[in-house]
Formats: sequence, structure tokens, C-alpha cells
Amino acid sequence: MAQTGEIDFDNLHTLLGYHLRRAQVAVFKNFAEAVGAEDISPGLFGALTIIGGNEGLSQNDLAGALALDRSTLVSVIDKLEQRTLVERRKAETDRRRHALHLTDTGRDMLKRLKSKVAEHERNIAKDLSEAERNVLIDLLRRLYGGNGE
Amino acid sequence: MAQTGEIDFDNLHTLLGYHLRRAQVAVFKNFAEAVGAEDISPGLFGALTIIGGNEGLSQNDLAGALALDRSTLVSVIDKLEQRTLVERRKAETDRRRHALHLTDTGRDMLKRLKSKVAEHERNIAKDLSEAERNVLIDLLRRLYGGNGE
DNA sequence: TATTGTTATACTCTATAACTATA
DNA sequence: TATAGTTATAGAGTATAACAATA
Repeated sequence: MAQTGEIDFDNLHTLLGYHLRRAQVAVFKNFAEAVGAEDISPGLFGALTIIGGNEGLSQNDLAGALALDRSTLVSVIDKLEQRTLVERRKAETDRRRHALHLTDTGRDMLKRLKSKVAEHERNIAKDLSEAERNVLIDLLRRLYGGNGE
Repeated sequence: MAQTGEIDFDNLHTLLGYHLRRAQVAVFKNFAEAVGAEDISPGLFGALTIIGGNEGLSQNDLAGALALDRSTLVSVIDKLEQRTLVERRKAETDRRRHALHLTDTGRDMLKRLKSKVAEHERNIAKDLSEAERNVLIDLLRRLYGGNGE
């Protein structure tokens, strides 16, 4: 019977989607190790980062930035609020909206996370030169139609 | 209030993980459109491809090849078997094992899928030269430690 | 009427632990 | 004892549809 080492992968190894998934699994695993006891996912870190850079934004704004449905954002903010990292304040100008703010705890955690995530980035790209890393980001961006900064 | 276009993404756009996720979402969406009425996910296509290239392999072999737990493989094969694309045959040499085989329907579908997936690959990489596409695959591979073919 | 946030619900993908049958 | 497959269960991540409050 075929052993794992002898498996014929046919054309699977020629497909971008295959390598994207493998790379993402590896990167997410490394992310989890890098943040360790902070115990946060890339998605929640992204939400925290954007709230930190845009205090007072609405859930709709954040959903748009993260390309998530606004119903999905509810549970994202629920999680962050349960951990006292973020708070919903009633927006005064439009009482349908929640203005999202980091708590002091959230700000501290974000600061710690940023240095851990920076280390994580160096770690996953340790076999790539700085130029190669930039090429990789550029090529990925062209895959999904993202513009430069 | 901040609009989506004015959001400050801070350092998020400098992170490989961010672009990987965005690229993967775009690629998976395009995959779904490309296979259309065949209605199959990249994961099931991968399983089908490996079974097609290794008829008679066991569920354990396949789990290893796809880097999935063997309990996860059960539901993968359940789905493929419910659609009459794959069948479990009792391995004669070791009656604990299931030898996985494509049905005629599965073989036909795999053949159709391969051309649709090839088109999908051309489509997602349409803004990349052949050389750039190869560089991208090489760089992704170095992110997860994958060797050459 | 339209928008913001919420709830209820559901689906996909994945894993761990305990079980059965075989080896 | 160890392995192959299964089941029960759980959790993350995501979406759609319907709803209340507000605009």
C-alpha cells in the first residue's frame, strides 16, 4: 500500500491554492506559538489593530475594513469585550452606532502583541531575504487585487 | 466617522499573514466560481486528485498526504461517497483498512474538474507572468518548508 | 425607507477522546 | 499492545434572514 512518502500528488503541487493553504496553516500555527499566553487569533489581532488606529469607528466600519459581514463582527466584538480589551460606547451623533474603543487593558495588550507579531513575522520569513519578502507580499497582493499602501 | 476608505490599517498591511488570508479568500472564491455547478471545495478536489493518482490507498495514507486528522478524513470520504464519486472497498490484505477507489462517476468528474481548475489557475494568476507565478509558489513553499516536487 | 446592530440559525472545516475491529 | 476506521462532541470562523431601534 502507498506510504505517505510515496504518494503521487498529481498536479496538486502545481496549484497556487494548494500552496496558499499550506502556507497559511503554517503561518497561523506559528502565530499561535508566537503570541503564546496572550491567546489571540490573527483575526482578533487584526480587529484590535484597526480599532487601535481608528478609535471611535463603528462596527460597520470595522466589518468593511476586515471584509466581514456585520453579523460576524458582533461576535468578534463580543469576544474582545468579554476579555475587557474593547468597549462599545454609544455614538452621540448617531445613536444606532457603537463607537469602538480600546480599554487600557486592550491598549497594553496591543502594544505587547505588536512586538510579538513583529517577531513572528521575522520568524516565518527567516528563510527569505528582505527583498524576497517584499516580492512575496507584492505577488500575493496582485492575487487578490490589493493596492499598495 | 471613519469610512472604509479612510481606515488606518496601521502595520497590518506589512504582515504576511494578512496578505495570505486575503489571497486565500480571493482564490477560494474564484475556485468556487470556476467549478460552478460541480459544486466542490478545494479540499474535496484535493482528496479526489490524490485518490485518482493512488487508487487503493487507505484513509490513513490520504490523511497523511492532506495533513488532516484521520477522524476528519472520515467525513471527507463520507461526502465523496454520498456523491458516488469514491468508494470504500475492504482491503483484502488488512481487513482494518479501506482501500479508496474512484467510481466511474468520480473519474469523469475529476477529469472535468482538472480542466476547470487549470482555467481557474490561469485566471487567478492572470496578472502574473509565468516566471512570477513560479517565484510565488517557490516563496510560499519556503514559508511552510515544502520541498520541490 | 434605509442603516446599525443583534439574534437565531446553519454550514464548513478542523480537532480530541473514546470506542470497535482487527492485527 | 498497536493500528485503522468510526463516533460523539466541540470549537473557530463564517454567512443569511428577520428584527428592533434609529435615522
